[in-house]
Amino acid sequence: MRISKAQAEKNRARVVESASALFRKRGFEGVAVSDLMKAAGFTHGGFYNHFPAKESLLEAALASAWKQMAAERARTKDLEQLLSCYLSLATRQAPGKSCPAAALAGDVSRQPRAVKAVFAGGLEEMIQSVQARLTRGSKPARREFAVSLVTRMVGALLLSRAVPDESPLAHELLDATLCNALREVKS
Amino acid sequence: MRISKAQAEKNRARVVESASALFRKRGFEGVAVSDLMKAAGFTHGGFYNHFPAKESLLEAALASAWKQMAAERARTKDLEQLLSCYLSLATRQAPGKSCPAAALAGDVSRQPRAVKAVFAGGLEEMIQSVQARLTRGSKPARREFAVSLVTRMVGALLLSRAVPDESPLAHELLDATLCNALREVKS
DNA sequence: TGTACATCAGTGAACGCGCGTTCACTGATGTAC
DNA sequence: TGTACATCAGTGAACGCGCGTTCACTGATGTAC
Repeated sequence: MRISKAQAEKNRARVVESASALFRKRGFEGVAVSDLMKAAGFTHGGFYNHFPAKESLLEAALASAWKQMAAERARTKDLEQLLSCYLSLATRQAPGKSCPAAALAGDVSRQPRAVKAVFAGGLEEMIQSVQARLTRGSKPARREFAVSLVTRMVGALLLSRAVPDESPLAHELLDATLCNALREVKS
Repeated sequence: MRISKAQAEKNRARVVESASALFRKRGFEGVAVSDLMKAAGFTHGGFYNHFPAKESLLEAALASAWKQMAAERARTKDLEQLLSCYLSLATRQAPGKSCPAAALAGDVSRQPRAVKAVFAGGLEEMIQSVQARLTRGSKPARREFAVSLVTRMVGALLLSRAVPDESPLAHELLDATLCNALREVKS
């Protein structure tokens, strides 16, 4: 049963969106093509009408995840609030809804250049949006500080997730990074 | 052909050591059991004489990688040197020989508790060894700062690897994080 | 110390399974006249 | 506007492949006497 072009485009978008959550939650190799299609409400056979390969969906899903994050960031003007939200236990426990950098950087580092390029685009935007919230210092100093804030945020979230849930480190990595960052932001 | 107990133990250690490099380079799911055994000079069938499952080798390999890193750190007393070595292009290009946190945190976050516990042990040691190199501030302040330094280091290395080789971000993530960290260490 | 036998590290074929991808098919949509 | 036909999104069976794991086998090592 053929579907209208507009509907097909909506269906594709639904696959991309649910994939963006699944990939972040379970990793690139942790989700099968049939899982990805099932999550969007389809059977696996139609996958290749939309994407030439699984890797292409990763590119689209990454871009979608970054776009979603950018939209959320736009709603948070305050840098302190942005930091404490990013470095929270709630974020730690919801990888499917949070930063693609923390969830997928390891996978992406072993993917082809095309995937890395999409990743870099989203990361650059994240850096710029942090930089835009800095008030003190010269422009290059703000840029450097923004990069350093982003590397901390991603590192802390990622490491917190790689440590057992009940480990004191799981909290400390987030808390200590947040306190240190806030202090540096204010000084 | 049976082998002496001492030789068998050496063989096991060889598997663990080569696995610790392969896992860091290609990820947990990126290396097959037969690859792991071949890299150590064996055929795959004997694997289960040493390990009950592939995941068990990951635990042993992680522990081995952390031990190797700790030994290298012990040779670098100077914190500034440690930071600039960690946050270098050379390290970025040699994941198989460098920090297991940057190489495997994403994979570990999707592994069972036992693997995460080994990861946490090595990470805790890394934090303490950074803390031991800090001279200023109260003990809790030094701990907090050490944690914040480690999250930056791991985040910067990881993100640098997830971005295309020729991307300016690949350098900037390392450089900006290093400069910012050095400035904070000295102040 | 020598002998007979159980043990077990390593081999390589084989297993079942799930994966990414392909394909013939369906039938509503899009299009040419 | 109506009709005839090509298109193609979605279905589900099927494909080949590589994976983690198992197994029967080999023969030197370890051990009991």
